[in-house]
Amino acid sequence: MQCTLLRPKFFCYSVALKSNCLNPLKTLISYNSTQIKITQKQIQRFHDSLSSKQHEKQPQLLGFIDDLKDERTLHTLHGRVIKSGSIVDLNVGNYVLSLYAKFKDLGSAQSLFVEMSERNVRTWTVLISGFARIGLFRVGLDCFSRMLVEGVCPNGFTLSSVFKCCSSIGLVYNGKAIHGWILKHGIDLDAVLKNSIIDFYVKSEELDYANKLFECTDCVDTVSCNIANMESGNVESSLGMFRRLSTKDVATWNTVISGMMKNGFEGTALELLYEMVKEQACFDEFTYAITLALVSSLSILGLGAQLHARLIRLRFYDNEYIRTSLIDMYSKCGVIDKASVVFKQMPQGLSNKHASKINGENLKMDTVSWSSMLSGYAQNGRFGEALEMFCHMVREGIGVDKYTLTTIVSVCADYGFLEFGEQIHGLTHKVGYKFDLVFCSSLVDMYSKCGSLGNAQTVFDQTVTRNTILWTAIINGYAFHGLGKEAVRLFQMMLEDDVQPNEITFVAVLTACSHAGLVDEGRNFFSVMKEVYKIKPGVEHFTCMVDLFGRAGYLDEIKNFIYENNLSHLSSVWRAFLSSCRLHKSYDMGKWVSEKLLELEPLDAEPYVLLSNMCATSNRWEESARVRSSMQKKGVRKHPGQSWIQLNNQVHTFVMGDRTHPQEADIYSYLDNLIGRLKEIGYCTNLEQVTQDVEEEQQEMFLRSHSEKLAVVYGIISTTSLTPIRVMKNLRLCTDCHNFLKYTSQLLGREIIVRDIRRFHHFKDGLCSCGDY
DNA sequence: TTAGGGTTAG
Repeated sequence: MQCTLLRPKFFCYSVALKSNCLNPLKTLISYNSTQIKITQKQIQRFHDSLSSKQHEKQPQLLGFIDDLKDERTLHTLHGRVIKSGSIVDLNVGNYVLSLYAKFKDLGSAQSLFVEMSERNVRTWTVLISGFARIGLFRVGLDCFSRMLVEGVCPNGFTLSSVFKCCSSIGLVYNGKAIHGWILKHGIDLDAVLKNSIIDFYVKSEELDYANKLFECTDCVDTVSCNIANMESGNVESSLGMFRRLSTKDVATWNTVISGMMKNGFEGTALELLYEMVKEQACFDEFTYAITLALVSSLSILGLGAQLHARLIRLRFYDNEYIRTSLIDMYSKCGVIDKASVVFKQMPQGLSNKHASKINGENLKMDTVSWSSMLSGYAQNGRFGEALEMFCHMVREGIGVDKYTLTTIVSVCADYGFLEFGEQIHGLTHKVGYKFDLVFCSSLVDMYSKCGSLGNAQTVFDQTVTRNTILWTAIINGYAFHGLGKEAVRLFQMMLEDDVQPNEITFVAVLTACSHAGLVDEGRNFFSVMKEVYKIKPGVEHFTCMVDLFGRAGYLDEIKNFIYENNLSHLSSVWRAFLSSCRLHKSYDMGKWVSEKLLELEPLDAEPYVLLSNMCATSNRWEESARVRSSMQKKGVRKHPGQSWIQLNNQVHTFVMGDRTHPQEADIYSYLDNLIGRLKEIGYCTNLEQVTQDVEEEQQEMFLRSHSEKLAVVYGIISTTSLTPIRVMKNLRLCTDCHNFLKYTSQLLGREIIVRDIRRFHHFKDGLCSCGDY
């Protein structure tokens, strides 16, 4: 093994090789790359090697765990080592403590802190900065006070964290006092500490102090750190500092551009990039990676493709970050096939350094690039490929991590794959991953979109810290299930919990109100959103409001609402209006609305279909036919209705009149028999749904073979009577099918759950959760 | 100091 070929991080590796520790390390490394459960025996071997080796090598060995990014191994080792009394050494204790802090596991860090017999300034500092990192600023400051009480003198690292705590919770006075204390004791201000103090003054809006400190420095570090930590409010001052620098190296440019982008100032970031080109500053691989990220967030495919061509000519094309950024850029610009080409060109296995170096062959592939490609497929609606990639990653031992899991769970949510989603949830438990907030949000969303609101609530309850997204996911779940009052109650609980709602939360709340007929509440939330939270209503909010008024039958109010708010250019608003006209059988208004809609979207099938259905409902067959033929002449095609059901890890899809299923004969004969029995208990066909002017008998034929009926019947004949039947549909459920399902649930005593494009319908004992609203 | 993949609506 030649050390010169290894990157700096692998220095530890060479040390370990020299100290004859290859076996336990190899075990850990292969554990990390294959995600295989580590055995007690292996831990024992690692532990033995820890205690038998020379004392001074311990921190370096533990450094491996740092490199492995593996919390569970760390816990196991910590437990074992503590038990055997090996960690008595202050340095090793501090090291493990810093790893816990890095993994944001402050609970474990605190218990270790208590266990330690000896503590120094570093011990305290690690704990304080750990609390600051997870946002527990007050706790961090309490620690700082205790440290002073115990007579431990802070150093630059400690004070940096303390300033961060002060600025984050607005303790201007305390921060100033600490600055005074530093000056009084003549403590040397290094670049990092100076930056922290400047940052503190900037965030505390004490710009004079900040500038005064800044004037006596020309340290690039200070400015860059400050820019990297900037928040939206500080963009101006950060930019100002950047401009006043006499020399700007490429790292500084990169930091400021990436900082701008991360804070949502993409335009400024792009301008700075062009400025960089004008000043003939040389791009490095970081600059290219940042530029690609910018291109994807702005969706500038042309620029992305130019960069791609340029990167091929440069040595940077071998860089794994660059390749992954390219995959992401193409995926986000919607050119998934190009992304796939870049992915396939990747030297598979090379990017997983551990495996390739240890085994001397390229067996393992890279989790990040695979996850990136997987997410590309998911974003572009190619769920088949996404699922296939995920299974491949698990089967072939390419590690999956929280990113992969979150992505695949969101795929399950979108397509209603409950079984698969449950399996992933189980797998995650089994492997012992620590659930993070993002993953939990996607689980909540998955369960609620797959009809399992109870499980969504359980995951939500088990999550201790909750942010806006998690709350929004659960509120949206209740809204989707038609439980408007509960959704509103949750929203109020969220506010009591001091979590700020965002624009998406309000979409969820307004949807809840509209589905539950809570018109006054909806109107109130709409104005609270504008006036209290200063959120400018977007298309979604306006559409929700129109839907809210429309379902409740306030059709004239909608007209005023559209003109008052200047919404006549928004087709989604007219579309919601049209649905309401149809719901309330308001033919004349509907005709007028569909004309408006057709002006905006001449190629959209929906206004034609709705209008023609409306004509049919009021027996205007000729006009209905005219609308249909004009639609055909213009080449507008109706989006075909589809329903699907997942059974035994397979998805069965049906369209109207489908005869392609292998069990079609069984399905149709059961359906005929079922309809006969349903008619005996009062079900009668609702012919209003049929749009063709045909004989009554034929009309029944059309209704009989609607895709949702076929999917539900297939579910009935394929499962036991205790299993709820879960069917998904890509359009809205029609009135006749709705009726059919109510009677079926009553006759067979079965629970049927249908997810249509708008919401869930739970059929039980002859009733539906939507209350026929 | 600086670079890659994930969550809530539609």
